[in-house]
Amino acid sequence: MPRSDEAEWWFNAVYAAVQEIPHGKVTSYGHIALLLGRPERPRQVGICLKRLPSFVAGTDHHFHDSNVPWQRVINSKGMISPRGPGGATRQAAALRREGVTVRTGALGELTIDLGIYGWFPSMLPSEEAENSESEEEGDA
DNA sequence: TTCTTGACCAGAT
DNA sequence: CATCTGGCCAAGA
Repeated sequence: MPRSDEAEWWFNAVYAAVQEIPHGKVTSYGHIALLLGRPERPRQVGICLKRLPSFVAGTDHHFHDSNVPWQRVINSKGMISPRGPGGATRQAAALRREGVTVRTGALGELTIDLGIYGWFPSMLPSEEAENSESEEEGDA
């Protein structure tokens, strides 16, 4: 549970932003933080996804793992961040299921080519307030 | 209550 | 190249 209204806003904003990531594309924790106007908090984006509730029929959770594509968020180096046993593997499986090529390194590292699958709209908070129609592709 | 631990990141060493 | 550092703040011990 968030400890304040500000924190609650943050959780909801993160989930809503993640829902904007197109199918078959990935982005980074840092980029989500940037889009929300808080570039200093990529870590809190990870915290939010970690706390994302599982879908359970009958609950009133607005956001859960069935309507928030948590698997499309990876770290800035293009790697799926390692965590509890099987966690990263589950994320890789979910991504491959939607057509994303995930390379497995010799040490089990799971990497994704951001040049191909990266989703980095140049939408910034200030512009977002002015124009709601700034769509650009920061290709490589 | 305080202290430690993270699904992170960019810049400095 | 590899490591370390400071910043962030929710949870768990």
